[in-house]
Amino acid sequence: MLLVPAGDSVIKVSVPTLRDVAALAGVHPATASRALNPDTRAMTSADTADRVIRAAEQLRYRPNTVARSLRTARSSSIGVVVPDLTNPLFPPIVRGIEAALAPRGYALLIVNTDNNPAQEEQLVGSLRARSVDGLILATARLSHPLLETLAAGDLPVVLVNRRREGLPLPCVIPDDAAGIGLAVAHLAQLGHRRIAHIAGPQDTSTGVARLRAFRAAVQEHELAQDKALISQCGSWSEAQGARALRELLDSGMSFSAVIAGNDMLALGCYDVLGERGIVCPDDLSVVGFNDMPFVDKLRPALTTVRIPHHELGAEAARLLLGQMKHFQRQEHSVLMPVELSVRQSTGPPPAASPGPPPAGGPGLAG
Amino acid sequence: MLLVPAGDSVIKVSVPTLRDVAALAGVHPATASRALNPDTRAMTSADTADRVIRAAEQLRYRPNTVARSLRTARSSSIGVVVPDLTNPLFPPIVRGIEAALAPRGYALLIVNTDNNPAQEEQLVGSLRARSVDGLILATARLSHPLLETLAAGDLPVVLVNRRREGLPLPCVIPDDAAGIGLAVAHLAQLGHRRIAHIAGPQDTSTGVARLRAFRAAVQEHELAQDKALISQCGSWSEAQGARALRELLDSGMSFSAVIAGNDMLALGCYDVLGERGIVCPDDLSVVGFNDMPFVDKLRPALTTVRIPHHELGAEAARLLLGQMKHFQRQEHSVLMPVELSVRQSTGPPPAASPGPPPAGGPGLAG
DNA sequence: CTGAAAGCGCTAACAG
DNA sequence: CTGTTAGCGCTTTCAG
Repeated sequence: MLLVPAGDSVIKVSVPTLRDVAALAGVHPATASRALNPDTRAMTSADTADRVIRAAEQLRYRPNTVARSLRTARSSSIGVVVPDLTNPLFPPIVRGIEAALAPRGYALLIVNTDNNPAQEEQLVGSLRARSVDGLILATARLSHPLLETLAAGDLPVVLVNRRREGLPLPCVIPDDAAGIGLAVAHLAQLGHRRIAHIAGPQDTSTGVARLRAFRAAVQEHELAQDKALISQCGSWSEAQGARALRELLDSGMSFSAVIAGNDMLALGCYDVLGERGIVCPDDLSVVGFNDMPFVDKLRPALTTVRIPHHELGAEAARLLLGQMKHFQRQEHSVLMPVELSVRQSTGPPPAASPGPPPAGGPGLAG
Repeated sequence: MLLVPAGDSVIKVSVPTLRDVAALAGVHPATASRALNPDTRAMTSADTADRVIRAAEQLRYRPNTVARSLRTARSSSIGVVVPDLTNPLFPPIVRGIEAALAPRGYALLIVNTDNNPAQEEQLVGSLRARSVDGLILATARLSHPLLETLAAGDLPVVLVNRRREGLPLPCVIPDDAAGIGLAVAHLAQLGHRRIAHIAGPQDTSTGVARLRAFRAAVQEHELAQDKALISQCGSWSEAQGARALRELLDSGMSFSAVIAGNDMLALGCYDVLGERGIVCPDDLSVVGFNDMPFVDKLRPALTTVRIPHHELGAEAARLLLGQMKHFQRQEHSVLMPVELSVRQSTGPPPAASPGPPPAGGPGLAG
């Protein structure tokens, strides 16, 4: 700490260090360190601890976390890897992570990969170089070299909203099967017999799980099982959702409802409805997945599977804390409960008659 | 770097350090450091540099940023302070910041204040303890003790989406006056004579600037100037926007259009439209500000003032870089251009006659 | 152009 | 309970 004269007093120019605190308290820096750290305070006498703490306050001492990190090889920071923060699904998850970690003194280094594997490698590398104490990944794919590297290393890692079997990586995911089950049951109960599914990328666990659940639920409810009622998307994007619905419509298949793999895909469906003058839910019911913020503001408000975004993040953070504490890692999925948010985008199918609507689209001419 | 035997070869257990690279290249660590750092590479012979770089690659050496930070007193990380990442306005701004800083090796520590000053103080404290090289604040208020503290310190700081006069803090803000001017002009041209304004918090620069601009524009266009057509909000929240519109409607004032201080307030207006069966834009036109992601998906799609979110963040980051480079700071506002995104929430006023619509609401009975 | 030496601020062994 | 000592991994003087 550098002091310079200013008039008849002195002002400090640089930030006070532990040495300064120790000097003021009349103890050795090591003792000051012990007194200031709650975990080691018991090693000092109450009197000493008191003097040191008072000195620290007087100097407005703030421990230099960088120095501490270098010494302890722990940085009290966590890397959070998401595809894109502007996708409204992720901010609530991030806030859940923050809520669980900030009280314990961790800071979040957030990076966006834009689903670019090369960029992801690079970003994760930069996070490791900053010696983050752990990593929360929302970008896991089923075939993902990086995950294998991470699984082989000893940095604590938790996956959120994605699982990856066969590797010792814990994950926190929504109950995809239950969610799709609820969606299909809801539509079946409304009278829908021919339901289409716009499936998400099959290199993501959610894409696969939801498609599989869709097939199972359709069978269970004895609804139309037709391969042509399923359209797959290459990414979880609005554009892909739109493309998929267009293809379904153009294929001439008849269906009165569509379950999109997630809300972004459902948003794409909405675009097509507008384009083609299809009225939702009168002509076509639409269901999404995730209950992203603001889908309740759409018109018609989107019926979707609600997942506990915040809790997903918080639980992932808790798993990470456990992992950092116990140095053990294992494949372990936490399934978060979901529910169906029924809104205006679903209603009875257009034709009250039990027969299928005419071909050429969802009950529409042409 | 620790090596342990594994069969007839060895595997490395710990991460390689500069010493290891130097040893492999047969030079002193200091030389290796110089060779690896582009800025000091010229101090080494091409041959040495080559050998060192090759050794680093071979060992997959990654410099330890923490050690570097301790030595250089720069952390290559930047603190980003936002009210709430789940407000869709902020993710694009954050991505703009990231886009400008990540290529230069900076990582982002993002914190959410929830508009809680105490929490904000604490979080900024924790960022400083992590010796961030600079701070980008999206939370500035007009009366804000923290800003004065920061302005007095020597940590580079830039404000984004908010300005604060009287302190040497550069800021990047949208052209609020121009935006409101465009909105009023658009409505005036559609034939509106009585326009209401739902003003944002008057302790924020944007709240003040937009209200002032509204008054000026209304006068310029010779529209109804009535204090009772202005309702103020305590926060930029949907709930406050709804409350404000309800009060305007209940006051019995007549108006055919409302300009909300931002899109969150406009969203609150939409809630009230639903509640009261008011048809937008037939009964009431609504304009927002910010063009938050997804407001184009509302029905009716929201007419709003588009601000360049990404550029706002990127420009703030650039100003910060300049500040970090030149150690100089000054009050300096960068005004970002805006434009009006005309969508379906605005249309001609309900009464084609030039006279004001009947009292009791925006052209509605009761 | 390269090596030696020092030290950023902190904590953890080890003595006493 | 407290002081001494050492060193985390890097960069930057200062010599040579």
